[in-house]
Amino acid sequence: MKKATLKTISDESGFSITTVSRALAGYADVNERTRQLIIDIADRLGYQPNLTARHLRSKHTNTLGMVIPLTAYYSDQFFMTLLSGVGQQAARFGYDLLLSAQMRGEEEISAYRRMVDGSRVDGMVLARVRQRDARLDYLKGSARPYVVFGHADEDDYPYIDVDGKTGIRQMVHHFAAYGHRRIALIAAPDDLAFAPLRLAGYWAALDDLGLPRDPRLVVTGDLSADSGAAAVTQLLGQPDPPTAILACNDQMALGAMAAITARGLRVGDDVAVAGFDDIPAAANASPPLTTIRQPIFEIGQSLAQTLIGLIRGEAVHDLHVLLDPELVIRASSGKPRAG
Amino acid sequence: MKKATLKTISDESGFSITTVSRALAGYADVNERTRQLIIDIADRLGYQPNLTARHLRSKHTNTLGMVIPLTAYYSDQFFMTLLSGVGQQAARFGYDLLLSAQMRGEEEISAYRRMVDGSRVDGMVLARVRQRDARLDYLKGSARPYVVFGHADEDDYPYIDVDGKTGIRQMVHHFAAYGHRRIALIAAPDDLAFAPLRLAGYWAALDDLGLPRDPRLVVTGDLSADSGAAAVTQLLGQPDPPTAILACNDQMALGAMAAITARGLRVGDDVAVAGFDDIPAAANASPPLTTIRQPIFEIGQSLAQTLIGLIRGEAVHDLHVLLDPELVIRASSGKPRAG
DNA sequence: TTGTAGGCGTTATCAT
DNA sequence: ATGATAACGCCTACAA
Repeated sequence: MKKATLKTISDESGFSITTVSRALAGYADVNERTRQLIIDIADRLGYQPNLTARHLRSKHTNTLGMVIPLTAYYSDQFFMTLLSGVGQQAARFGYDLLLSAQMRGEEEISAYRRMVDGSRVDGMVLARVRQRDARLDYLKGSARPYVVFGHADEDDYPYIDVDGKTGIRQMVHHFAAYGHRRIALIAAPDDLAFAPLRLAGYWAALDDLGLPRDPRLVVTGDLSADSGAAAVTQLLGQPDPPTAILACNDQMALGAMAAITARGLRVGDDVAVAGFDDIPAAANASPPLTTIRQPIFEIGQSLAQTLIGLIRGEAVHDLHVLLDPELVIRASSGKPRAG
Repeated sequence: MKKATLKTISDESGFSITTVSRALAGYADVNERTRQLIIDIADRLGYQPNLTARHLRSKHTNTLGMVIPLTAYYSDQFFMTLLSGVGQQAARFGYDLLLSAQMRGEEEISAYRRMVDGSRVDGMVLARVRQRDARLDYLKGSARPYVVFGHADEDDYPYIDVDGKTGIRQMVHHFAAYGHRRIALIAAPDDLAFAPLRLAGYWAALDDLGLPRDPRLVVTGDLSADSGAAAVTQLLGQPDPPTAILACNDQMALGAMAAITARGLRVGDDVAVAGFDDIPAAANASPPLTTIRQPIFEIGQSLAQTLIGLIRGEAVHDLHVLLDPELVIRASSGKPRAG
């Protein structure tokens, strides 16, 4: 049995395709008996509209698009959590999610082009925005709505972000309050939009505290756990090593903790550690990881909701949301130190 | 500037839509000068084919579909990890992923219908198959290829699964080898396909060992951490409580560990615990969780690869893959006991 | 080598 | 209340 279309029902019922279409769509100008007849036939045939055809005609797809890094896998709970939030809220509004995993570069942009110019989605979610971001330039030039997780100082596209500068600044103060004076930063790659903001928060805190700006205490990682471990090797290998290490994301912090433990030192005791994000693994780490919380799941929900508002042409306020950071103090940052 | 279509390029170049289409598609029967001209114009206009139209015409979408539980969020690393594997491998073959988060029931089936009968995807991935699974019945009746994570004993659809019966059986033997004789099972909901298999493994192990089948040692949970904790309350509240608890998934095992700790007992010492899955959180738990590993990410990759093979009509062997279970012994199952 | 014509399945416009 | 017709953008016989 072939798939039923409007034509099948039209033939079966004797009514025109037009009438069948309108009966099924619930238009008022259809005789009730006619409608019932048509609905019965449709049910009997298991009719399901061809959504591709509908999308072609109607110009919208009830689908949100997202391109995620080809490397963002179970190692990267950040993206998975975000995805969950976006997908959950999208579903609530009747939207599906079209995902494409791509490596950074040419392929990535063409994935955007396929989704947007290819008319496969009604809007895009862009996460982990970069400085001078080609994806963003593309989206700005397109007519489709989009929302962004992250921002740079002067940006004016629709975004949600956590105030990372303030967050880092507060965490450095937390370390200082515990008696630390040699506080290191494992920074994020320069090209990420949040990298300079978080670095600025670090410098600002040192200034607040009257601590010297020591460039040897700043090591840049690539957000992976391995790079966090490598940073620890470098930091603790130098004379006058730091007693506290603040990583710009939790993955690196967890890697740092592992490296510290491997050196025979105790996290929270010999060296204090903190991260940024509060991914699920942070609370489960041992010792549990002190971190700056980003409500990633909720941000995902918010992004989806805002995006759908934009798609529907509703008046969306709060196009620029900057959330206050929330410090989550756990055991990895230790206890106040003597002296 | 409106979006460029074949017609735009046709008007611009003076050639017919047909010729433009063929030039861009790389057909041989197009004059090279003509092709160059057309390609230049297409580039200049930033032409991107409307994929919706192409899909309508060509009947395939280069997209895999997956419906995930609306509740499967960051709390459920199982689905996120699986999704990662599927998405990563799909991308490698040029496929995207269409996701729909749905609650179980009517909505769930209609999400399948929209994807499959609605011609939005070329094939489906079904995870966590159930007994007498309506989704599976639907897929069997459809003409689309699909692959399944999980199986029941007599099933003959394309699947990949880990041999849970053997896995549970071996883990019970592991507990017994450590000196336990009161070994409890936190079972999975009956309607999941793997539930009776794992339960059978438990009974089989008891028989192997000459231990009595005590129904009070089997409590059924709903796969959530909370239900694992509740099971512990019930198990440890009875006279002659178990000294070892085996949960049918890691989430429940982690919940069980938390409940044991909350009672003032030490996991691995007073009560041994093990789980099933080896989700990322298992290794990070404290103490680290002994478990039966499912290579979820790799299974996701395999599922995608098999599915794409089926879609392309290639001869796919190994349509029924049953992986050997791998016991991952960590600290939560404790040490051999005296006596 | 290029063009004409038809159709994929749907929805919208305009008559009747 | 119903139907004929066109159009969305693309692909592909078939003709020229």
